[in-house]
Amino acid sequence: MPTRTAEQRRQAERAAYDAYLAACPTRKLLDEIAGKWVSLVLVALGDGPRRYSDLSRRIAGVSQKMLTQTLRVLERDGLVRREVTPSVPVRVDYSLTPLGESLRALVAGFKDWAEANFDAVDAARADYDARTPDLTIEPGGAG
Amino acid sequence: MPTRTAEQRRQAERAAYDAYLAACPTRKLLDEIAGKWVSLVLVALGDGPRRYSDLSRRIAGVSQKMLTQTLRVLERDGLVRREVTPSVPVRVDYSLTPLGESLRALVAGFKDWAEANFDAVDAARADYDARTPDLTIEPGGAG
DNA sequence: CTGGATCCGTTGCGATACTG
DNA sequence: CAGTATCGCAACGGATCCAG
Repeated sequence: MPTRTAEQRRQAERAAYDAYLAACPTRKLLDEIAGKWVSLVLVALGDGPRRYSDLSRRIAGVSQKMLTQTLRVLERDGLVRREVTPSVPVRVDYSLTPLGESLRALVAGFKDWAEANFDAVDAARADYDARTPDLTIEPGGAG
Repeated sequence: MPTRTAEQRRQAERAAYDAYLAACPTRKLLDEIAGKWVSLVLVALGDGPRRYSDLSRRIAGVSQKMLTQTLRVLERDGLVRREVTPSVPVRVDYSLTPLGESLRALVAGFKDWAEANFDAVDAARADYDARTPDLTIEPGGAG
C-alpha cells in the first residue's frame, strides 16, 4: 500500500491548514469578534465613551470577567482606548478608536442584514422543520 | 438583608437579558456564523455548486462531522440548497441560495475589512505586548 | 460517496472570592 | 469603582466507528 489512506491524508492536510489559518487575518478577526460580548461592547461604546460600570449596566448580562476580558482583547487590538483617571475611586473610561469605530460600523451592517433577512431565515427554518419532523411523513402523497 | 445585593440584581438582569437575546436576530445570526467553518463553507460555495467531497477537499481541514453539521445549519436557515441525486454512489450537491449569497458577500466584506486593517491591528498588538509589564520574554536579554 | 452516532479533549463563559 | 484569580459546567470541535 504505497498510498496513504484518505484519513491520513486528511490529517496531514489539516495540519498544514491549521498553520495556514494561523496566518489568516480574516480567521483571526472572525475568531475574535465571534465571542459573545465583543459585538455588544462595540455597540455599547457607539454612543461615546463609557465607564466600566456603565458598560456593565448597559450590557447587563455580562460578568466582570467577560467584560474585562473582552475589553482587554479589544484594547490590545487597538479597537478600544482605555483611559485611567487616578481619582480616589479609580475611574476608567473606554472609548472606540477610529479602527474600532469602523469595525462597529461593520457589525452594524451585519446587524442590518440579520434584521432584514430574519423573516426569510425564520421561514426557511420553519419550512425545514416542517419537512423533517421524523423523515417519515410524505406530504402530498409522493411516489 | 433589606435590599438585594449587586450580584443578585445582576443575576436577575442576566435572566431578563438572556430572554431578550433569544429574540435578537443579530445575536442569533452572529452565533451562527461564529462557527469555525460557516464562513469557510460560504466562500467555498462562492464558485458555484459543490459536492460534499469537493467541499471536504476545498476546506481541507474540516472533519466530516463539522462539514455535515455546518451544511445542515446552513440548509435549515435557507442559506444553502441541498440537492440529492439518487445515483448508485449517492451524489449530493450543495449550492448557495440568493440569501446565502448575500451573506457570503457580507462575509467577504468582513474579510476585506480584516485584510485592510490587519496591519493596524497587528501593530496595536505589538505595541500592547511591548508595554505589558510581566511577559515571559525579556527584551535585551535581561534576566 | 454521504453522513449519522459516539467518545473525548479543549475552550468559552459564568459564579464566586479576593485585592488596590 | 475597577479589576484579578480560580473553579466548574456546557458547548464546540475533532477522531473514530458504523450505516445506507
